[in-house]
Amino acid sequence: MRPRDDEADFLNSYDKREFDAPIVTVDSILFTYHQTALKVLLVERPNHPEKGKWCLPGGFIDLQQDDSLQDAALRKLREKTGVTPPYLEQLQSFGNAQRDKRSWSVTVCYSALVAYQECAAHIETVADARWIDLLALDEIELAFDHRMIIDQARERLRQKALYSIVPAYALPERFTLPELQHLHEVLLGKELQKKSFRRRIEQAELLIDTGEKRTEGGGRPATLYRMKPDSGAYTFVRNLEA
Amino acid sequence: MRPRDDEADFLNSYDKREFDAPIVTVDSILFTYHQTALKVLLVERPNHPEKGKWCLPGGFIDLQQDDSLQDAALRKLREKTGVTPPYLEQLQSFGNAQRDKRSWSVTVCYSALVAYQECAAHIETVADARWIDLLALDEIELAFDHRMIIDQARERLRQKALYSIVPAYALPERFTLPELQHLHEVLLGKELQKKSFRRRIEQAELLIDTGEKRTEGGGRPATLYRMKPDSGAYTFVRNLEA
DNA sequence: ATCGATAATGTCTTAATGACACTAAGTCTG
DNA sequence: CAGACTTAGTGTCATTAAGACATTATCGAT
Repeated sequence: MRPRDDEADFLNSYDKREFDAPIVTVDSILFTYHQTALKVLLVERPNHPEKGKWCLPGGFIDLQQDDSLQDAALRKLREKTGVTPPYLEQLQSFGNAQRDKRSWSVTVCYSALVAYQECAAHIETVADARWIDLLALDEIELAFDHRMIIDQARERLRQKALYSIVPAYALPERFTLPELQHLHEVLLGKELQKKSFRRRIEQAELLIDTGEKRTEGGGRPATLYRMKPDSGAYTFVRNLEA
Repeated sequence: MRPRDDEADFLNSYDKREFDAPIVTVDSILFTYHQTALKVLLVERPNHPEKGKWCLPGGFIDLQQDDSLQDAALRKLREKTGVTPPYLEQLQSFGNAQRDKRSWSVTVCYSALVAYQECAAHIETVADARWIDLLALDEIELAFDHRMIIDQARERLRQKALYSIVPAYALPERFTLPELQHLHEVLLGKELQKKSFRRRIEQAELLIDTGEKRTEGGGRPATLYRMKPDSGAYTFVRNLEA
């Protein structure tokens, strides 16, 4: 006979449904950059609660399909965009008794970036998903506390624009430096010195010159670059001015 | 008659127990600094699973008592330390199918700092809680994935030592600059320039000179400072060298 | 060929850290 | 009580990276 105090016995008799537990969801804030504007992917809620309002792409974890929180986030993003975004990091979890009328609830949030072109076609086929310009967000009715969550994700991305080139993942694989600089300027809400911006990226050797050029409509053609593999992880020792 | 498609009806008939949901816990990584060493608070598990191993202070959310995730973290920390730590921020959530034998599980982790003296007395009264020197962590059997979580929390704290004085919350209310510098040195694993360290803190005006001095045993007495209210939120524009 | 427009560079200034010598203020000891 | 020792704190110059802004380069349009 095994002793009563055995882990296998314990696990056999364990039923998590005995405990009062919160609802858990995984949501993603997927940003992109298109035509000089920052956009976030939103989905119209088909069901109660908050039916008809817009919310972040996400939902319940599928305990069979999803092996991890990140898997759950990626699965939901793939459903809506058709692709796996090149940048995904956990933002934060939000949980309290009030945010969802159903129950005490927790949402684990991921912040992600993708190129607009990469998923524009697929998104058009998904009836309830849309890119929303961040400047037009005030006019949209958002479900739960998702407006606050988007604000926090945006603020984090703003910080990253100060000390990294993570925002570049919101651009197509090949992009120009003026494009990247403008994206940073939109994120930071201020103009940057062209020279400073280029210098730091050159010194850090984060980009590869593809040799190709692109003319944006009058003017000297700009060099097209692509990111080296782990350029997103690089942090400059000195921030751009806040 | 109200229409069938009504939110109140929906909420009345909603039973979250119909859905297969993960276990959710909240855990905290509480660091302190004492006698030139970094320590983390660990608790010996009294129950299955992983009985007898050491783990982070935390546990299930009490849906009645805890109004938010942070409340849950603070409640558990107060139970073990008797105090509310002066610094608490969410680290990250970890969730997957394997980390807990019982079920798919999620832990929302908070990283916290407290002065050793502030809670040493209370911790001695709690039989199963102990400060563990981070250098002795290899010799301890840790439950679940808590070793990895502690590593991540430590790495985040290391980063903060590069661009903020957040680590100061692991010191008593009044502390000397050499103390703070040594704490940063332990976190960064390298010696720092005394002059550089003092200069940046002076320029940012983060500390208040209490006028008092303390003699550490031979040598000139050091000035005691205390932090200004939001000094933890300040970020230097330039990092210390990595 | 010239103009307008946008990309890219040159160069000086400014700001903050690194390095390290030096001074200050205590304790300890013969 | 003088001098050695120890730790706190300062002076100063070199170095590094960003800010400011003028200048040059390369395209299309006329």
